[in-house]
Amino acid sequence: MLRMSTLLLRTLRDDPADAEVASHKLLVRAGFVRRIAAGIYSWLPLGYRTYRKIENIIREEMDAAGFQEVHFPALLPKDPYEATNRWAEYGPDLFRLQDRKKNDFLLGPTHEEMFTLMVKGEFSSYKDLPLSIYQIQTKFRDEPRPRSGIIRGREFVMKDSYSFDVDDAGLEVSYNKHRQAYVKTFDRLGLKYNIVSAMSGAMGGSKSEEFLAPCPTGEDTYVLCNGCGYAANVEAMVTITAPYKGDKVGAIEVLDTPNTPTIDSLVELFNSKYSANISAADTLKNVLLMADEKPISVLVPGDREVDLKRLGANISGVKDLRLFEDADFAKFPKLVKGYVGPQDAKEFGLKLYADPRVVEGSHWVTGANKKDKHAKNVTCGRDFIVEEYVEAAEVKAGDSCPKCAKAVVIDRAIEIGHIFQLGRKYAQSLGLTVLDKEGKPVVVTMGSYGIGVSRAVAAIAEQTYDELGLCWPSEIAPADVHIVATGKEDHPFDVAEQIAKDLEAKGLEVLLDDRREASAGVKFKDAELIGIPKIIIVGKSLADGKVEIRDRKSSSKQEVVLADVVKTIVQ
RNA sequence: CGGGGCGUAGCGUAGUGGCUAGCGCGCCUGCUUUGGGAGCAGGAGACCGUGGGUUCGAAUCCCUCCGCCCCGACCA
Repeated sequence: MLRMSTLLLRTLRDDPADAEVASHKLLVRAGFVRRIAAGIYSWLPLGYRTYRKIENIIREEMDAAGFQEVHFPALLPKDPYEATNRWAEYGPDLFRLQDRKKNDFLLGPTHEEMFTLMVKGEFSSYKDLPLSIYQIQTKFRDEPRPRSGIIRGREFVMKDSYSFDVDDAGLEVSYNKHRQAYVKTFDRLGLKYNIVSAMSGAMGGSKSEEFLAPCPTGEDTYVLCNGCGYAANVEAMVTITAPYKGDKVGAIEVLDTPNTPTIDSLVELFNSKYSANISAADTLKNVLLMADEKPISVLVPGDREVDLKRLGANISGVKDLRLFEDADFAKFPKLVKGYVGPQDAKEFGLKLYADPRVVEGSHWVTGANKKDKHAKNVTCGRDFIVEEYVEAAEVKAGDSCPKCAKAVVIDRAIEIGHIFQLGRKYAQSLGLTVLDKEGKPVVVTMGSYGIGVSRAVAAIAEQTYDELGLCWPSEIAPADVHIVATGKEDHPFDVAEQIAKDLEAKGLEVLLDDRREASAGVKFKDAELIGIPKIIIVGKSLADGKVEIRDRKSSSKQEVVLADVVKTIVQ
């Protein structure tokens, strides 16, 4: 039994100054966590109970799916991470340290290497597969910017699983098993979530889905179709287009358009000076970028920005992508800033990419590659040739769903799980093979599956809190029942004590507020802040042989005679 | 790494060159109170982030470093 009189707990009346999001404020105020350094938190007794319940639910569901739990060190030698080149690739995000002999070590940011090597060390036959193993482990990432309390920390707990299969069909099966297990897990955790396709498949065809818990303070943006349920990370959102059906237009006309370096100024001048009736969507924006230090141009309709994240995720064969700077314009004097058009891309040595909306036959108002001049009737396929189509334009609410063409909405969410088909990358570089039926070695194919355990605490808090405080779903609350004894006589305290014992005998966990000095008001506030789903108040109505039972979430109250308390709670 | 903000008691904060650094919450003692963050009285608790400088005098002005928060870049 937890007793408020002895619990290591001090609730705070004021929000901590360094907290911004609700889960952070409330978890600190309710005495669940304390900050130790940026992105590094301690768990106090109440918080740790909730944390462990989440961990246990995840563990139960993994075990139920037939996955085996293992445990690796958090402190790891450099070697395996050199073999996969991540010692170098991970960069400053990796916490590195040395032992007394000056050997390099790291604090594991993720454990693909360890899992792969463990399987390599034990198994060597196709008969041993499929295999799925997991661990619940503290991970370390020296994030450039930890934020939002425990939603994004530098030390955090993750459940990570890996599947090992002989072939792609097997990987598909393992992937789907994990997907199912995740659905069960998040349902039990009481989270609302969407399963969202995370990558379009442009990148090596590896399948990947994210489990996103919608919440306004989330840092991920995704699109959702309320018509058919399609959901995708903005990076993976696919643009649907129709073939151009408009009129054919005449040859390019170059027009004087002084002082129109922006789309807005261009549209305004165009319509007034040339009595046209165009909108930003009729203009073509030529966004110049450096892709691995080679100049490229990305064409998007003038009413949209280029979304660098989308472009980066969808452009193939490019590692480093950045917008043109003045120094770059200096290197390419033929490119007139603000008046670039795709007509002369070849001559300029620009690789021409375009958003799918720039369809064959469509014509545009765009730069004439001369200062203060724009061109109209610039037609795709005639006046310029798109070398490669790429998803580059920002996604807007109201864009068409690629499945059913209805308007999509854009929402924010916390990423609580991520599953994907890793393929053979790690098995290859670490030499994980098994012998097939013919006795030939085949490289194993892997899947990788993560759940943010500590993050889930915050995500659930975010989705369930109200103006009074935290409000936990019953499976993960720090206790099942919070009993508050009020008054100055011994009697209510004795009764509360007895109810607590009776409930415990039924297998329920109880937090008993047995503080004699605290006023009733303080105890009520604390109970609401802490957010245990059932609150029993022993006091006033004891005169009628009754106690009050409150539901934290609905705020509903009922008076129950003592003899019925346990029965009422248990049902 | 770029931009912005902040560091004063466990928490929230006041204090823009001048006495012993102030207040609220929390904490301790006593009395009163006990169904909505109680009242009175008394108390403990601060190297004012660090180091240097200016000055008769620095929490306050200047420089350095460190830490923290927000926006962006970044994020299996």
